Amino acid sequence: MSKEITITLPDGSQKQAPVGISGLEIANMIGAGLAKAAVAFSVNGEQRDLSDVVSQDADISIFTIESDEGLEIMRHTVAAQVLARAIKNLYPKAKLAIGPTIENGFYYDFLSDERVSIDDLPKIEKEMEKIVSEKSVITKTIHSKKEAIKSFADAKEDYKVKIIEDSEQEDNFQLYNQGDTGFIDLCRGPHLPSLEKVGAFKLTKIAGAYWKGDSQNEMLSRIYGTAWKNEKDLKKYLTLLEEAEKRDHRKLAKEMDLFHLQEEAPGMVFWHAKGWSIYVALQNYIRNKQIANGYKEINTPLVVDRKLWEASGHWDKYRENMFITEIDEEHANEKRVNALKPMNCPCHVQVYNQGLKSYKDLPVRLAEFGSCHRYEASGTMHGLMRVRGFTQDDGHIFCTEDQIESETADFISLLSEIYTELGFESFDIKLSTRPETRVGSDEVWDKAETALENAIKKLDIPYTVEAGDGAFYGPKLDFVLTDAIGREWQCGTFQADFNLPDRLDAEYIGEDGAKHQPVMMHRAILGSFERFIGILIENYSGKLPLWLAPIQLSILTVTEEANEFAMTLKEKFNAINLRVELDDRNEKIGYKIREHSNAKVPLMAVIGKEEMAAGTVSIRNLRENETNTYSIDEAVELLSNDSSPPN
RNA sequence: GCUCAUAUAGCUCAGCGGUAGAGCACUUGCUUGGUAAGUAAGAGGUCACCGGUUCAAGUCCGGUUAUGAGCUCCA
Repeated sequence: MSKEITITLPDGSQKQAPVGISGLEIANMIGAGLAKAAVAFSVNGEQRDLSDVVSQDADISIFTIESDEGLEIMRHTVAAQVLARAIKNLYPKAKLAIGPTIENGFYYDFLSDERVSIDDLPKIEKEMEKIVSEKSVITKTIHSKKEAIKSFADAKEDYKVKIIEDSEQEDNFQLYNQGDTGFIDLCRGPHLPSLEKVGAFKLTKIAGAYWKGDSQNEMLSRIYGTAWKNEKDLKKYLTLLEEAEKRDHRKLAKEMDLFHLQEEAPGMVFWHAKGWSIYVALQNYIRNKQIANGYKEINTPLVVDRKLWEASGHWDKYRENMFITEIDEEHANEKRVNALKPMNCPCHVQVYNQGLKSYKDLPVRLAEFGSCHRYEASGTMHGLMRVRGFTQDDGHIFCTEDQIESETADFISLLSEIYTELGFESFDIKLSTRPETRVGSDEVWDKAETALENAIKKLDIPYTVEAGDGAFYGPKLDFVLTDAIGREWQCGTFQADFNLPDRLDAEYIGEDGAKHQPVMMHRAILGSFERFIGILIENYSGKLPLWLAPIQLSILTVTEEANEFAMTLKEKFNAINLRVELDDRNEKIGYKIREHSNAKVPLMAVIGKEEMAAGTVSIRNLRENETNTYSIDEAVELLSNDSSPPN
């Protein structure tokens, strides 16, 4: 029997160690500095507490707070040991639920009779600091299910008891103790060996959350926090949050006079002239791209009889999200129930179904800027990002199963081109495959999933597979883009549909002279214009590229004497379809520059006696804050090139 | 839809039982000023809506609607 084991470190080096060596002892073997900095370790990829022992040959990594793993462990300890105990200290009757880590931080859910509000966070934070300053050592004990349940039942921690009862595990329940404070917590671990290693943290918000995430269950209080290895990182993160707040499209849109929302039409946008100008520019850009890529643009009714929605299946499956309208019997021969379309697909099938289609006609690519209405739950609305009335850059491709692969490839390359031209450098693809309940034969699913996957592989784009996440009617691709501050937005989609062509009797005549059913591909690149414009505003902090900016150039006069010259310039720029505004108010030039800068006008032409005398234009660029002087002809030439959409 | 919070001038906000306030914006003077706020005066409000308590309600209480942060949802 060997008394030694071999441990392999991440760099491949190996060390001999006695059986039963602890994580901390291994760290010490490597170096005293590491042992001091260590917060946890992993055995064959599984995270463990430093006090845990190793009794077999294993791959070992030691984590410090510098690593992502170490940071996450620290956040976990702040939640489960520090925040949880602070809650119990301040609200002894509170019942603790769960306290996991999330991106950049953690939260803790608990039930409390006493109301806890945002104003209580400083108090809780102070209690947390007190707990941390005690520098308690964290130890754990292992218990059977029965013992664990008894411990938490004694502590009146109902949720912990439920968690243990619902667990399939019979023993090895880990209870963490904090020094001799008497505080215990159930946890998978690992935790910091001591609260001494806690970094800088801050509680950020408080909100309600359902127990186990089920809206049937009771609502718990949830406190969110963030934690970092030191004050500097914490500060950096808080600054980033402030930056994100400054980019909020709702705030910028008010400053830029783009749109508003009001009570009488919740979730529906009142576009102002400047916002609509962005919308129109974006729509024309997409329109041209689609026509150049073989799509035919169509337009279908907003209000459609329930019969079509019954046929398509929406009346059954989607009704609670639909706006229903009735025609008064006084005004019609019969009472008719209609719905505002929540999707364009059934209408597109109607267009497809007009006239007999041959296999030679396929693929048929129909596109529509389809205005849709969906009754979203009241709490889900958010500026332009989540609305009840919106317009999709929708399209449906009717094709044969054999054409799915090439249509997928064409679609991805179009989408990629458009995202790049709109200023987004990268996007991810998610492939969602067959769910348990579905329509269509397994052979058809095999074929479609393979076709989608092959297309991505051939284009050599990385993707992830979300097994079982597809819609019941077919597999799909989702496209997630990353914005300037690293946030991800799911926008584009490409979905196969074996269901709707069947329900709505779409068919074509094949080479064999018989009727066949086409596959329908639903696709969108922006998703919704409303939401995408919101994303663009936030991505650019309102400083949109010249071709999208509502006002592209403001002409600012320095003195009244230059007004006439400025007016002739405005006419010259108008003639090349530039969106120009003349500011000849009786104000100082610094004042005008400030105002137009705040309105995010990308270019400003400052016109005074000098320009008048020389017949030149001085153009100041908002993004770079730089000024260049051009002759009038140069300026006209330059701007007529720079202001057109990418192609 | 659920929990909590919020709703006062065009905007951002203060006022929290005793007949409405600031800054910016707006209007009108003065100022003609060269690259991010010149100056003075003036005008501007059913204090979201409905009900209750009170001698008296932006102010306290209840309800409604909308908005915000989360949760749930987003075939």
